[in-house]
Amino acid sequence: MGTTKTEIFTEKQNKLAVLLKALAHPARIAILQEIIKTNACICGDLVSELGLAQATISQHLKELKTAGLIQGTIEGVSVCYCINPTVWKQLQTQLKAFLESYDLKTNCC
Amino acid sequence: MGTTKTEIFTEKQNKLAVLLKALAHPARIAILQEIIKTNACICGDLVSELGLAQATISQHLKELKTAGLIQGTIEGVSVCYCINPTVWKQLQTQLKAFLESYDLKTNCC
DNA sequence: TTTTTTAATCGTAATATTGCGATGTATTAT
DNA sequence: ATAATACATCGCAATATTACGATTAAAAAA
Repeated sequence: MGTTKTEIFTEKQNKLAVLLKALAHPARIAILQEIIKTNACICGDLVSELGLAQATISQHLKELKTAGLIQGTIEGVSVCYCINPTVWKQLQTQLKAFLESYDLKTNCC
Repeated sequence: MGTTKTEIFTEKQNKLAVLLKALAHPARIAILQEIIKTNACICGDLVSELGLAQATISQHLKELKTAGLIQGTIEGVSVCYCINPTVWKQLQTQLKAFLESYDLKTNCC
C-alpha cells in the first residue's frame, strides 16, 4: 500500500499523471516560469530568486528533468537549464485534449 | 519540514499547484474522464469501472471536490458527481496561459 | 420497523514528498 | 597544485499520499 496502482490505468493516463505531478508544486511552477522568463537558460540564479535552499532547488530541477520537462547542459562551472520543447508540446496537446473533452455548456447537477 | 513553503510563492502559483495536484493522479484523471464520458453525472459506477476499493474512490472524489473541480449532489441513495464548470474554465485559462508563455521556437540548450 | 443500498469517514500500514545541512564532484580561477 | 565556484547527491526528519478494511450515516425498499 501507499503506492499508486498504475497497472489498472492506461498508459496515457499514467503518463499524463506523471507530467502533471511534476508541475504540481509551486516551486516547480516558479522554476519553469523563471526559465521561460529569462528566455535563455538560467542556472543557480534560481536559488537566489526563490527562497529555497540550493539542495531543494536541485531536487526540484531533478524531478522536472526526470519528467522530461526540462533539460540541462553543463556550461563551464554552471548548468544551463531550459524547457524541452518536445515534451512541452506533448503536454500542451494532451492537456488541451483532456480539458476540452468536457463541454462547458453541459451542466448537470 | 515535509511541508511545502507556500509563503514564498505567489497566490497564483499556489492555486495552480493545488489544481494540478488534484489532477496529478491516474485514478483522478480516470474518474474525471468517466464523469465527462457519461455526460450526465455518475455515482458509484466508478467503483465497478475502475479497479479500486470504494473507500479509495470516495477519497479521490473528496480530493477533487476539495480542489473544486467537481461537485456532488445527493440523488436519493446515491450521489451524483459532475464537473464544476467555473473551476474547470479557470483551470483551462490558467494552464493555457502558463503553457503558452513558453515559445516553442525558442530553443537554447 | 427492519433491511438493503450507497457513499462517507475512521483507522492504519506502506510509501512518497518536501526541505535542508553536510558532503562530494567537477570545472574554472589563482 | 590549490582555492573557489556551482551543482549534485546523501542522509535524515517531518509530513503527505495512497490504498483498503471496517464502521457509520442516511435514504429507499421491504
